[in-house]
Amino acid sequence: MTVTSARAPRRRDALSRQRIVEAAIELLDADGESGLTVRALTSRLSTGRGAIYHHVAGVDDLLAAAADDVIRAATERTADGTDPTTAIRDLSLAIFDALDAHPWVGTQLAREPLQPAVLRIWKSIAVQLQGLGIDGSARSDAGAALASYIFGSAAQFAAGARRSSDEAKRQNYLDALASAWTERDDDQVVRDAASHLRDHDDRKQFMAGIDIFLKGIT
Amino acid sequence: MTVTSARAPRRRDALSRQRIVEAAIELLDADGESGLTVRALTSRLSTGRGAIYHHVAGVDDLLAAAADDVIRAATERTADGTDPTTAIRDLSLAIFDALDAHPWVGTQLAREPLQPAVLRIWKSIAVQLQGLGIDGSARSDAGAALASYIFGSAAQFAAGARRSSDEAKRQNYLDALASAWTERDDDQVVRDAASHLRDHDDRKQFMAGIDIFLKGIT
DNA sequence: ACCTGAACACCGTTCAAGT
DNA sequence: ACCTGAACACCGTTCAAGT
Repeated sequence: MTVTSARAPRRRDALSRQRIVEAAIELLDADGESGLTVRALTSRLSTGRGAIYHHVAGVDDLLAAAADDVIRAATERTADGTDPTTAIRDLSLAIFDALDAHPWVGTQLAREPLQPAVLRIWKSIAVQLQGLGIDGSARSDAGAALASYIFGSAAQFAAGARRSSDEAKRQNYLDALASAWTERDDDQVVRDAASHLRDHDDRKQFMAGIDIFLKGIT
Repeated sequence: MTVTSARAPRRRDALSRQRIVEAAIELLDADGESGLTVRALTSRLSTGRGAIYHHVAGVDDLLAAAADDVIRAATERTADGTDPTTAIRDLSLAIFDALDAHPWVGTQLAREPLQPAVLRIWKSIAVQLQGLGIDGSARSDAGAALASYIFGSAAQFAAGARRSSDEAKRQNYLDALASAWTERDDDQVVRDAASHLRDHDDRKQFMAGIDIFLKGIT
């Protein structure tokens, strides 16, 4: 009685770093940060657990690469030839929209300053600041400030965007948040903030911050 | 032959939420985010695994409570009676120093906008903006912008601060980061940014951003 | 060289049993 | 009511064995 091997047949199409990164983005978009597990990934790619370690260093590396993919697409969409102020606003909006579509990127950007996606954003900003004639340490201060503002906003909006699959859910979330705030601290200043929280527009508020910043550097 | 129970004797001094939060802060300060595990915590508190769940909802709740403890201490140190602009600068510095001493807080702040520590910072800022005569949606835009800037900076500096236990280590880290950047992208604008990165001062750069912001809202 | 999948060394959380 | 610690259902990563 011959016994066939229990081992699964070998996959035919080769794995690659890019294929793995794309699968990771699909998992992250579908289920958030917790959706990216080596087990889910290898099952989706029909491969063994250890296989991905031939192409990526580990889960941290994979998350950074996935975020960089998203940010690359966003920064490349910015038009050349416009004036630097408009370019900074366009760039900011492109990043905002990318984060809105992929909320997990917001959390990831705040995690590690060394990562490629962060360098990409820094560089895009620095180029425009150069266009505004800002140089030396003034440029690096302004660039760092704008980048930090974007990263901070990204992280804050990410939590909201995760729940904004539909408008009702988003409103529920904001109402609950506003109520939790006033419940915890019923100061007038908190009530004001909570009431603005209930009906604010993330995108508009984000751009208001960009404009405060632009006014501050000119 | 009588057999004594293998069970450990019951602890005498009662657990409390505050005792657990304090132990968590000690673990986080000593070993960073990865140092806070239920096992490490219950071993330090000489108690059983499940005991902490009588006082905290879980690890996420505990992290948020620990961050709030640190931020409370920082915001309470801000003096009354000074003019709002000085108060915002003092508040920012107090938060910066708290994050520098407890780098894990920077990462935690970026994780969840609903948490107490975030509300605390929002409120401290809003009070001062009110003092500057900024009201309505202008206040909530300015407050959100400043808070986002602080959260973004916090996360960026956290990664550096974790390595800055001594000056040589910090310089090594910055040099490696600057080299990695220019290696990846040898554009002039990146070389400039990398050279400023090598010898920048986190605290000064953070305050430069606060000042850009203050200029932008007045 | 690349892939497979079992094994390893961890996690957070739950819960029956004790005091 | 509070605590204990085993059990459960997961993780990421490594590595001998296969192709």
